[in-house]
Amino acid sequence: MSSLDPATIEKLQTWLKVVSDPKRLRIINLLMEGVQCNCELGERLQMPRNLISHHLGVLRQAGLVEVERDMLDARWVYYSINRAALDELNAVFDAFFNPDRIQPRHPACGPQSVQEQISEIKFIEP
Amino acid sequence: MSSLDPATIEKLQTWLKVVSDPKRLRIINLLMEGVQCNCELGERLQMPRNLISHHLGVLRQAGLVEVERDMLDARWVYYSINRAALDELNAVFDAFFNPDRIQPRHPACGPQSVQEQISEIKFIEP
DNA sequence: CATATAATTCAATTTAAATTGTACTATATT
DNA sequence: AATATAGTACAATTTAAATTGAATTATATG
Repeated sequence: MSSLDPATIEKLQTWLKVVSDPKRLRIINLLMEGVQCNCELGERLQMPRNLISHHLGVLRQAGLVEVERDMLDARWVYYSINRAALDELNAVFDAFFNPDRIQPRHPACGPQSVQEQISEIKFIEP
Repeated sequence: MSSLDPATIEKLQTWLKVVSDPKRLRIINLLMEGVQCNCELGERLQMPRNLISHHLGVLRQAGLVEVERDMLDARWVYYSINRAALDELNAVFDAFFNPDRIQPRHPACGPQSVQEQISEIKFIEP
């Protein structure tokens, strides 16, 4: 299909904004590798826990990551990728950036849109 | 594959930053529909030509859109999606957010990582 | 109960980018 | 040659978000 639902575009826009931050992209990259505890994220990314917590909050609010507390010691928190959200992100992204959506040119303004008429006139005029 | 090339991640990060801006996403959306003349973009998006020009410049610098001048009147400029860049964007995005990359959990810190030993000790202790 | 730890929250600051307004360039038209 | 037009470039402003530092919560441990 050529046209896209405005709601879909808005959803994509929200997710892209969340995901486009360099630090968050690196966090996601680590979570994809299965790393989950907050402390290891901070160590591997060389970031204060503050900041990790902030970015994880943004990712969580967007529904991209899930949270789980340690059963033995509730002080520890583990993060993981939300598989369903990931699937939806992929679906929306693919739908929007699908190359098949590209339509042939049809400029609605400028001389090109009336090129034929101009050519005809040129033959008639001196 | 589970791991990703750092250069690939950086490339994705750059593109995501370019594409995550709401206005630019809407511009891309129109360009996908084949609209190309600058003036129509400005009209349909209710944006000053200034700003359209700025965002198109960002998109162009990222290689995502191409520029073409009118043959009959060189004042007019037409923009279009760069198909090759679009394909690459899709490839990089799909590689990064591929759900198959998600690994099973293996927290490297916290009590969970030593849960078995704790259980053993519990049986020994009074 | 007092202390330590993992994480979060809040306020203040810094940083980056979008937006706006104006001036400029290039081309075309009369 | 003078004027109009499409688009761009630049400087100033505004806006949004990341970052930082300090304070707070909740749980665990001695």
